[in-house]
Amino acid sequence: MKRHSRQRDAVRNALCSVKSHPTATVVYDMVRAEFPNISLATVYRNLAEMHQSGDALMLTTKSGAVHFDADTSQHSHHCCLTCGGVSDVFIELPNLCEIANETGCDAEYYSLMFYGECDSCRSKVKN
Amino acid sequence: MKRHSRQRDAVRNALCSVKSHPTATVVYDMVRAEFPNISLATVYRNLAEMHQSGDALMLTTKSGAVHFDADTSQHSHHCCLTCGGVSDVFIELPNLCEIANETGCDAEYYSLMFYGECDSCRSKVKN
DNA sequence: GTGGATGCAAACTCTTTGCAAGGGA
DNA sequence: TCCCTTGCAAAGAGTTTGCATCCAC
Repeated sequence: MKRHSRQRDAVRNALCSVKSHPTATVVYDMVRAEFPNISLATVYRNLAEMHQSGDALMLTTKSGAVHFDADTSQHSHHCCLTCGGVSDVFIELPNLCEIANETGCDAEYYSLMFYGECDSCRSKVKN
Repeated sequence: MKRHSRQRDAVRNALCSVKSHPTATVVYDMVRAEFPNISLATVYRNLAEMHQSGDALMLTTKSGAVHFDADTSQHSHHCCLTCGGVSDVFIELPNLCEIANETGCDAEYYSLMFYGECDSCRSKVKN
């Protein structure tokens, strides 16, 4: 039976409160503001639990960094080639799974990551 | 100046000779047939080099396993939810980067991974 | 002969696990 | 009280690095 814990709430709230896509250690730093003694293992445990229960996405970028996202609706992501930051991309796309399934490829869902420069890095380059 | 080495050739050939998408340790095992003393570090070094020079893709699946692909043309992949195997998906898709760019998102290229069951695992389930 | 590439082992990063102590219900 | 959750530390997996040796040029 699952019990309530303040640490678990803090991890969930930390992830849900941001639109950025923090890594485990970033979530750790966020939660430590409230729970200075929280263990990194606890953060990993709760993030893994959220992922397994379907409450969080795990996004692995080209560099191998693992980012978490509390928005589990089907949407795409963008990874900045300069700063490595991950952001949401909400664009209208055809039903990619359907296209794949029509060709005999079993696709239940997909992960789509665009690579390029984020707005922030693009404007810095111009300066 | 870059020099020639038989080990490097062996790593490149191993990756280019298969349509599967081996992980570093699988490439290591392949190359060891020819070079029993080759070091895993050498395999990693040469795979990283191929990736940096644009001669190989690095594909990270949901589970975090890193697979290599010598086919660097823009195409999609499929990862089996049962066995974890990665395979190519050559389907006609709209120009996703163009769609993203039109919305102001800078996309130079993308990585698209479908998740579902591979043919092999699907037929096993039926038995 | 020179210096890039290798093999080995150690280091390193990220993540998971074992276990005793803590704390919700 | 019960036993799930935590914190700590140690283990583990995957990958990288330092360095002496090797070998292509």
